[in-house]
Amino acid sequence: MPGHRSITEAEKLAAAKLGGIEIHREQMAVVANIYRAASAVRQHLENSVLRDADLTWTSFVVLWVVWVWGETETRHVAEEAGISKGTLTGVSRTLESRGLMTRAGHPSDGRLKLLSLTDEGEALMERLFPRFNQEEAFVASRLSDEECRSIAEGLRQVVRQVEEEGEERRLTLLDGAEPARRRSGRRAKG
Amino acid sequence: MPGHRSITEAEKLAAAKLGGIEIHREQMAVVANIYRAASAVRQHLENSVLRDADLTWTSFVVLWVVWVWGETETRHVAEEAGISKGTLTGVSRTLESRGLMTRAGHPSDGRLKLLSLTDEGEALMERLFPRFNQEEAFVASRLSDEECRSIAEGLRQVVRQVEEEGEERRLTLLDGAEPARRRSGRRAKG
DNA sequence: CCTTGATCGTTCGGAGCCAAATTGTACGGG
DNA sequence: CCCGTACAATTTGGCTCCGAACGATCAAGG
Repeated sequence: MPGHRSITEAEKLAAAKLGGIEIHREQMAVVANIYRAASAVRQHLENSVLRDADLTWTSFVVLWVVWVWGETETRHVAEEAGISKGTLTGVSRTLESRGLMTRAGHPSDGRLKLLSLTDEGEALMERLFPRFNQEEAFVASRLSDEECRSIAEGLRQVVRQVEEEGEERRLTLLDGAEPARRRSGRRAKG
Repeated sequence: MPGHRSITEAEKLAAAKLGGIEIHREQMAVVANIYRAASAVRQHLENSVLRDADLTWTSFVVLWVVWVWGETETRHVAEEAGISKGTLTGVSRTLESRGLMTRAGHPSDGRLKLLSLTDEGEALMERLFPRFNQEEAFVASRLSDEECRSIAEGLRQVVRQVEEEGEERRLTLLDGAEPARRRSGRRAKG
């Protein structure tokens, strides 16, 4: 693989570049590798089992959440799947049009919608999940069960930290200033 | 937080749902948490330091790579940043239009382009990186330095596994069959 | 020269994605 | 019954992203 640069080499270069700056090296490395690993895993799974089921990572995750939780309100599915409500509207509509999912109104609260799998969706997941899990095992095959457990637990700590203290932290950083507008997004009419 | 469902609760439900199926639980958990952590970290950083610099995660990573490596051919930047060549074309053009980056032709090979930072780009990174790193420390603040090191090392194993054996694995899975077409993407003309 | 094949970066179609604006429903107090 | 507030999903605008197709360039071998 000519011209290929390994991770650790990049990290060494970074350290050199940052010679004069005080940094949190371990924390930098863990964040960089979390993201790198996530991309690698997603790419492998999208290009293997998900590809021939014609599913994206996101649509698979949505199916998985509904499969595991059973009939669920959309806001919970969005949170559990880690996507915004707006994204879920589009994804779930696509899955509905493919006959894998139904979107029913809540019997007593007209604002809510309930997602559940069709029989076809259930069958797909029963067929697909074992293959998906097989590839999860493949990507993690250089780790022992014990290492998987401790890494997973460490990553949960990261998630909890952001979920429980992230918002407050962001407010502190702003320190009363106006939050900068996002470049994209809907504008006020008129 | 009414209606909120914790990670571990979801994992228990999953285990129940999958009672009859033989699965690799630890590997499933580690993959799920890698992705979850990556999303959480990205979201926190995009909504704090990157937001007021008006940068996305990807454009920051591209700037970072070129900052650390110095003048670099685009294909290497794409690989290092973990994005496709096509995406890099758009991102680097945006960064160029904002005066943060230059894209020069290679002196002896007309096919190549070389990316480097402008003075303004350098200045931005010198100002931005410490703040970025501060937030990396924030998200990892529930982990000790030692835990960060061992988690980062574990994640590198995942990345290496996919990089070194992923392609062969995907070919094995296909077992001679035609690779399924992607739903999106450019079609042959005519 | 002139192929032929490999390898760049770029283009482009289709999907994903967020956050703000909007629409629709629920429910409490006049 | 009619407000006003709260909260649900949806719409919308602008961008990101991938990967296949493409055009340009290079290098090797007639």
